[in-house]
Amino acid sequence: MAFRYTDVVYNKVDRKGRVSVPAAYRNALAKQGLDSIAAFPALHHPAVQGCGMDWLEKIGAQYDQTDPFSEEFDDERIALFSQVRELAFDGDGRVTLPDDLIAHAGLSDQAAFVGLGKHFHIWEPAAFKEVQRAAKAKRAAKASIDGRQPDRPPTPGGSE
Amino acid sequence: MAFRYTDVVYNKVDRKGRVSVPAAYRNALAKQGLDSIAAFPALHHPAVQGCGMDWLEKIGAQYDQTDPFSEEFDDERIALFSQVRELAFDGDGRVTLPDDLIAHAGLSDQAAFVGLGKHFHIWEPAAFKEVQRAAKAKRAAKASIDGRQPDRPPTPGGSE
DNA sequence: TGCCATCCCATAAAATCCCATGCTATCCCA
DNA sequence: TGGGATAGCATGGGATTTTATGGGATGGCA
Repeated sequence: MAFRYTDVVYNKVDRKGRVSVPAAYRNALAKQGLDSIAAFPALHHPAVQGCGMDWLEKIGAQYDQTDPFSEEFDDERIALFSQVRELAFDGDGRVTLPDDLIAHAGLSDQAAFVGLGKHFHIWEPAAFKEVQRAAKAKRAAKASIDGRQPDRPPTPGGSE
Repeated sequence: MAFRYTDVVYNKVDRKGRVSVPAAYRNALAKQGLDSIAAFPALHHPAVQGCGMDWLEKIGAQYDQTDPFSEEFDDERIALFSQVRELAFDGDGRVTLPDDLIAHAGLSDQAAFVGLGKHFHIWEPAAFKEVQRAAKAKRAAKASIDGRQPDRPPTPGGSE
């Protein structure tokens, strides 16, 4: 499946808690017949994680491939799926963020939509800029250590 | 897969920030059903790096093979994807360069498309000529040391 | 009947489409 | 092989459509 989400887009959170989902994301979702996003707290970051329901289904399927009755995966599954909200677009492509997600991400009046390939994050802009800065630095350092071509992202399977 | 991008082509950046993508590049992309380029700041150069989305997907595939919630790849994912823009061709084969990419490459009214095999760079012409000069000199020097024919490229195999 | 969520409309700004133009490279035919 | 016809390409600028965003109306539910 192709990547759907890249780039960073800053949108306004209005006083009703509404945000426009970037048109590029909406269009990508619409192509698959989806008119909502799935949103839940990001595991390792103060951010909202978002995706299409299809992506969550894939994750669920991965859990099933391992022992579907194991306690360990039950916990993960419960932790994840119990926190997922389906946020439907209004007629103008906006969603209303629930209070607890706003709190988890520390959002006030701006939201940064951060594309991460097949899912995306919603960050408080200042907080995101900081992690992005750190992430870039780390990647640059790593690239120069392992001798990778510096301006070339890490190649996955060696050559094609 | 064959090389898709070679040569250097100088095109105009108009006042709307549009540039014609060289027809040769567009045709190569069209053969794979692509009608856009993926663009992001080159890590170690003041240039825009471009490629087809397919090339990027291979990189993302590496992340997805592991636990989608693993912390290990979060930084790489953020550093890479948050900077990638998908720039779609307009009806005439042009793309509009975002302001921050224009700034990163120091572009004004001309852009040099530099083919690098499976990806390409977009440089400010004068800046490119300078690094090209330096790169040629370096290669010539190296060739004279190890006795290689100066105009024969180093044997491939290490990198793609 | 008051509150909350949803729907709907208005507007400004920005991105996109569309057409016209000149130039260059290619083709074709004598 | 010359030279005009043709098609493809790069470029400019205006017209049109999408977006993002604010605010009011509407309807369900407690």
